[in-house]
Amino acid sequence: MTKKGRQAAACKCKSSCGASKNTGTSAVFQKRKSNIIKKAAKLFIKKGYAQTSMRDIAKATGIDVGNLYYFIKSKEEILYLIFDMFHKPEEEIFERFEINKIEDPVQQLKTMITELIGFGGNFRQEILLLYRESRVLPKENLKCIMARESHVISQIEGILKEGVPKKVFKIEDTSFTANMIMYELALYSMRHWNMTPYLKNEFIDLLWNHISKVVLSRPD
Amino acid sequence: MTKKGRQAAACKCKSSCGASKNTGTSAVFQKRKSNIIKKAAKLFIKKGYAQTSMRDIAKATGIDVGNLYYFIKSKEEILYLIFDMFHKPEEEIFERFEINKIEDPVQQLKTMITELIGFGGNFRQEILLLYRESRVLPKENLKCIMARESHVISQIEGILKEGVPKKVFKIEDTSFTANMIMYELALYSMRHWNMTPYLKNEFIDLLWNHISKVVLSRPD
DNA sequence: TATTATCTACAACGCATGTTGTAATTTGCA
DNA sequence: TGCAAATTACAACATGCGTTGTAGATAATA
Repeated sequence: MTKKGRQAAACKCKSSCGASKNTGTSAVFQKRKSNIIKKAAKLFIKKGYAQTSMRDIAKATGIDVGNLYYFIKSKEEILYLIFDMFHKPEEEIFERFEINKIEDPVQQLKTMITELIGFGGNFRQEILLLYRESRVLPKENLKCIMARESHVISQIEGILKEGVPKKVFKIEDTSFTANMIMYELALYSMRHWNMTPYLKNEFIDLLWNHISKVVLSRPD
Repeated sequence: MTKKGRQAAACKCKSSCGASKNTGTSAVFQKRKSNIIKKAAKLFIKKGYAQTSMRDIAKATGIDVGNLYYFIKSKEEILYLIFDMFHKPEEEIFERFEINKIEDPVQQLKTMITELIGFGGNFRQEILLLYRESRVLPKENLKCIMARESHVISQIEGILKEGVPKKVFKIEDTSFTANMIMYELALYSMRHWNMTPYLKNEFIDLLWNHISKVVLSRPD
């Protein structure tokens, strides 16, 4: 990219569109924009971010190269918006499923994990993309993403911490374990070539079996 | 890169040098070459593969851009050689520590894990690089790397399988568990920003504690 | 010292890249 | 219909890229 300072969408902002005067509220505009994001995601996943050119994206969307900039600010921004698309809803799983209203910490954890995998399974490749390419984002956006990740981890740790005094969990280091669980959740994405024998539900069972051995005070 | 077919080092080959007539056996030649690899590794880790130019590598090594090609065949080859540097020794840990000569499967597993982490800890960033950038390698080299990975996993699974009939391990799906263990070993690299509170030995303890809960038939 | 093999300096090639500017066209609305 | 806003078409820019070729310098060998 030509040096002109980092200009991808800021952390919480809804990514003000690229058009000069366009309010970005038009339905077609949004549709076209999200199409760019989806098509670009496919390409980035398949070929890698650096190996995908704006001209590739233009071809895939049918939008002229130059006009892409009518909808987005930069190539970098596209990447950020891809992450935003699935990473933001992931953060809200805890609230959406009202997990804090479940009284049993074991059920809390199981629900959380099931939903996280269920959700993550729909964005397997995008998660991989996040791991692979997030480094190219400007620091600010990177921070934003890591903050979201940390937020989910702390939610998991919260569940664990609740279960320890209740004697349903037995965990020495809740922070480490929460991190590990979050990390294990990505196994299905990260090592998919070795996970092909398993269907998603099988994987959830295996993973829950795995995790419950680690955290439950009385396994089985 | 200019299209001219994939030309990085083949799977097992010792990467025939770039020089036309040079046998590549000269000590200085090898020294210079491995310096290129090391310096390039640093740059790739810091800036990413695509964001690092041959001119950057030239600057870092003090070798003229054009003359880099006297030592290596292509930019791609450098990446492959970086992976080769640490990935090959990792594969040989099982033999080097004569793990199959240990009779107790629990000690086998513990030794294997300890050594893998101990080794991996020295190449934390390189492992990250492997996860991030291996996709840019030609398929053949990629296969080679995944084969090595699978080899280690199957060694772990071998240990697990030995322990199950001896009733020291209790594992439903040894393949899944072996995969998971291999994956967990990379936690320290992959999520280092969350692992900073832990020293390497602390991490080994935590991880062994974690894994033993999963695999041992009688934890504690 | 003469000759060959190893290494270096330097310039250049050809191409693909992200991005911009602008004029024309279409659309939405009064 | 007429005007303004939204959208498109097209060409161009500037630059950085991986790689090559070659002529000269140095080191090793005899």
